[in-house]
Amino acid sequence: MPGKSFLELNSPTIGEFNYPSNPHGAPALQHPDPEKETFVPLIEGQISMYCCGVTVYDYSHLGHARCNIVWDTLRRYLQWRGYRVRYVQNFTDIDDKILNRALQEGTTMEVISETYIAAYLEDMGRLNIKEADSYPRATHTLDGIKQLIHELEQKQMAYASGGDVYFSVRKFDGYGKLSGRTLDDMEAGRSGRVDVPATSDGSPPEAAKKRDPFDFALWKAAKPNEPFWESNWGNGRPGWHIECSAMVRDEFGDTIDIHMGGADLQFPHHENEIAQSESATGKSLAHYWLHNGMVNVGGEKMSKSLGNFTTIRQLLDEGGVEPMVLRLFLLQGQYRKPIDFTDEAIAATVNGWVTLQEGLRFADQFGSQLGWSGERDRGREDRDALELDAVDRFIAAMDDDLNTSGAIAILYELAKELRRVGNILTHEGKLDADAQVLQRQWHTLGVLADILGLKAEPETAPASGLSDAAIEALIQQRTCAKQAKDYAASDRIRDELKTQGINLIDKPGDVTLWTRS
RNA sequence: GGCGACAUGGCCAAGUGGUAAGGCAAGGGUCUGCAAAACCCUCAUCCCCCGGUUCGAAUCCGGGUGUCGCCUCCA
Repeated sequence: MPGKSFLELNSPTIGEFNYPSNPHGAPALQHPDPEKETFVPLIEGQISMYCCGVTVYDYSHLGHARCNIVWDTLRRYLQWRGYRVRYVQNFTDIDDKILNRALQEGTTMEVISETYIAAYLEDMGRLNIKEADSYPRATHTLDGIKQLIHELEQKQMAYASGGDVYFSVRKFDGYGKLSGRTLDDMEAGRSGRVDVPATSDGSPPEAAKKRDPFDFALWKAAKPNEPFWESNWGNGRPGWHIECSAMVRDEFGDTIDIHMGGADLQFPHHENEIAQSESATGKSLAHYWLHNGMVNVGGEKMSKSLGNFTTIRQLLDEGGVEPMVLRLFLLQGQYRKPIDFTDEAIAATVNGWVTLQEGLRFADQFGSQLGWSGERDRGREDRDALELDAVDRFIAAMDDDLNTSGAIAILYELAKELRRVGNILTHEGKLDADAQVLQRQWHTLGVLADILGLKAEPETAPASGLSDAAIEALIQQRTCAKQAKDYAASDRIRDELKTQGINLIDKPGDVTLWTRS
């Protein structure tokens, strides 16, 4: 059991994750029918997580945002459950697309990748995604990559051919076990998008160097004027799949607990990782494989190649969408299912976030009035500070294959109650609830929201330049106008204040309350 | 062609054998000079279709239909 955490007291078991696990030859893999399986870490109390990251040649889009938000949330949750988590995510900084972009812009691959790594970290930071414990890069992993390829060659699982090195897919028995396919069932290139373009430099096309169409490149010979690394096979650069195998090994060893990535990586990327790593080590690469569903636009996958993507910064900067709205939107669906990105859905989420945010800010607004400070420094393990019923239901939802949608429903319950009480306080000036219970609800809301990475910024300073005294004076004028039944004048004052973000609330007896929105 | 996933109200989305959470939107009401805010209430006899199992199914089984993903690169 994971260390000392209050959750241990509540719930002796942890999560169920819906995907096939991957111990070598485990029955679950012969029947890839996803069955939920109780999560058990390799080492008690510790969890190793590796997430396939991005190729850094452009700004990240909403699909990347989803992947990062979902796995960041899983990480936060497991940490909160008391596990020590080590989280690693790679940057692919060797790739044709980076190379092309460098060529286009008359610069180097390093400049391009540095630029977009910085942009990536900035974007993800805005979405409140915790930084990984390590961000290995392909260009920093060459030794490990070459070593792995060498071992595969020695084990006769790989062969050199025309300066390239390929993995012999058919020699690996379990190939296809993760995605539930067999080589014989698949027709290579069936998608109809695989052409074998003639190479410009007259070198043989890749297909001609492969012994089997399913074989994939571990090492690619450098073309003229391309950056390269020296190797036993000649100057070249690593293929894509091999970097992850090498990085996992460097960072963690042979086997990790959880390997994550987008559903589009399941085949062939993850399948290839398994083939490489398990051929080399003879051990299972990862015990759990988790794949997040795609972000769709009009029912189609958002992707670079379809050109239907929105970058994170476009949405946040040009679209004026708050980062937490995007986060909430992407967590509203279960992580495995596709989620449709529409203006309407974002608009609905904006309203939803207002509600949650009001709840999270409750203490700023009413805490002192109720005699409790807004500080949230009571320990998270302090059961007395939490609304245990809500916490239990939250845990039950999250344990069930990360049901964030169900978990968010609990946040709404808490936030709506706080908002209701807050509004009554504002409008009626009285309290119809127990102050201590409210404090507990607010504290709980904050703790649970934090697990989902949802964070309310403190309310910004009022936009209005009007001083309280000036506002009071205008209200006084308005009251006089009302008493004189000069409603045109009174409404003018109301409208004017409204444009300054001041809302007036009329009460019986010519009393007018005001709030800054 | 193969493999995989999904189909719940206007939109989003839980629920996986015991009689449909939640959010958004909408409608009605209270209040009000008006308006806004606020508060209260309502909103799927039904879960893509057809069979079957069961005392009982959105939930299990069989068969359809539709949508999407993967079989280049992709989160």
